[in-house]
Amino acid sequence: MTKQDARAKLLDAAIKTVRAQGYAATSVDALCREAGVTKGAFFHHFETKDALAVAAANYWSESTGALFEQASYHAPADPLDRVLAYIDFRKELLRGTPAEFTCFAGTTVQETFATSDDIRTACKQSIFGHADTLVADISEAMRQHNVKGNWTARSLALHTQAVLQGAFILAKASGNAATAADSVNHTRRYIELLFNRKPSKGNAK
Amino acid sequence: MTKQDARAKLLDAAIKTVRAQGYAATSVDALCREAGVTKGAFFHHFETKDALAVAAANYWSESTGALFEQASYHAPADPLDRVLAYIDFRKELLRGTPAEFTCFAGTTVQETFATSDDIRTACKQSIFGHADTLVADISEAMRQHNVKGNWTARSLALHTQAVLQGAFILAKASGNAATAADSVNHTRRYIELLFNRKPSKGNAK
DNA sequence: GACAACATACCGACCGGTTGGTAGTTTTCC
DNA sequence: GGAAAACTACCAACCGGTCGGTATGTTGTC
Repeated sequence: MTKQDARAKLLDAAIKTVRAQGYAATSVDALCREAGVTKGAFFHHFETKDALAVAAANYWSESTGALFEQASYHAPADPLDRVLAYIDFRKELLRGTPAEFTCFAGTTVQETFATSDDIRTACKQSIFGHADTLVADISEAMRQHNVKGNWTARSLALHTQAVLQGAFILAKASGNAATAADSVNHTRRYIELLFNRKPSKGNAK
Repeated sequence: MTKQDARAKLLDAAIKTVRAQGYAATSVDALCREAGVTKGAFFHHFETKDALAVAAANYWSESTGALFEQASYHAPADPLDRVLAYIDFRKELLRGTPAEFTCFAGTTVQETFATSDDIRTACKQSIFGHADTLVADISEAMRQHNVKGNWTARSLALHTQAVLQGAFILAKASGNAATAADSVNHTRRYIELLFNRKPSKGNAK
C-alpha cells in the first residue's frame, strides 16, 4: 500500500512465476498480473525484463541468505555436525511442489547463461556465494577431524550445491520430491565416509 | 536432400538450439532457420512446437543411448570397474562449451515440467532410462564386493545423474567446465568409499 | 494422377517496451 | 514558514515486431 510496494511485489511475483514456468516463458504482462501492478510500474522500476531478472537474483540471494543465517544448523559445537545438520536442513526444505522448493538462480541461469552475462553473473553469485558460507565449517571439520584428502573445502561445498541443483531437476522430471531427498541422503553418506563418521540411522535408499 | 531430411534436420537443430538458449526462448522460426527448412516443413512433420520437443527428447534418448552403448567403459571384468569407468567417461565428455556437453532433457524439463506432461514424461524417460542402464553393474558390484548399505543400486544410479545435471548448472553459471569435473571427481570418490576401493590418483580437488 | 513432402503467404494474439500523463511527496529558495 | 519547483511512483493506452499456427499452393515420386 505504501511507497516502493510495486517493486517488492514484482520481485516476489518473479521468484514465484519463474520457479514454476521458467524465465523465458514468463512474460512481463504475466508478472504484472501476478503482482497486481501495471506495465508502467514495471518499467518505472526496471529498465528491461533482464534488469528485473538481475534484481530478482540478488533479492533471492538476500532472502535465502537470511533464511540460512537464522537456521538452527549452526548450533552444534563440532563443525562436522554443523555441516551434516546443514545437509539435513536442505532435506527438510524439500516439501511441496518443485516450484516451491527449487532454486530461482539455478532455473534462471540454465536459460540465460549464453544470452545475458549480467543475469548469469547474478545467478552465479547467488549459488557460489551460498556455497562459500559452508567453506569455513568444512575447513574447520577437516582440521579438527584430521582429514586431508585430494580435495578442497570449497570444492566439497560446491559439490553439495551441484547435488541439490541436480536433485531439483530429477524432482521436476519425476514430479516427486522423494527423488531429490534420495540424492541428499547420498550426499550425507558421502560426507560421513569422508570424515569417518558413523552413519546415522534413517537415511533409507 | 532426400526424404525425411527436414525432420532429421529439425531434430538436430532443436537439440543444438535448446541446449544453447533453452526451450521457450527457441522459436519455431529460429529452428527452421537453423535447420534450413521452411515453416511449412516444420508443421508438416510436427503438429505443434511441443510435439517437436517430445520427438527431440526421444531422439536425444536414442542418440545418447547409442553413444553410451558403444563406449568402452563396459569392457572391465569387475562390475565396479565398469561403474568407475562410466564416471570417468562422463568426465571426459565435459569438453567445450556448456551448450556442447549439457543435457537436452535436463534443460527442457526444467522449463516445461509444470506446463506439459508429455514433454516432462519424455524427458523423465530419457534421464531415468539412462540411469537404469547403470543399475545392473551397480547391483553386481554390490554383490561381488559384498557391499550392502542403506541404499539401493537404482538410487545410486539416479544420484550419479543428479550430480551430472547439477554439475551442468554450475558449469553454466561459472562458464567453466572444470567446476563440473570437480563434482564428478567427488562422485567417483564417493563410489570408491562405498565399495572400499583404493582411490585412484589424479582426481584433484 | 494421387499422395507425401515440402514452400509461400498470411493470421490474430501476444511480446517487450514506450508514450504522455497524474497524484502525491520532497526539496529549494526567499 | 510557505509557495514554487522538482522529483518519485505509478497508470492506461498504445507501438512495432514476433509468436505459434494455418490455408493454400507447388513439386517430385511411385
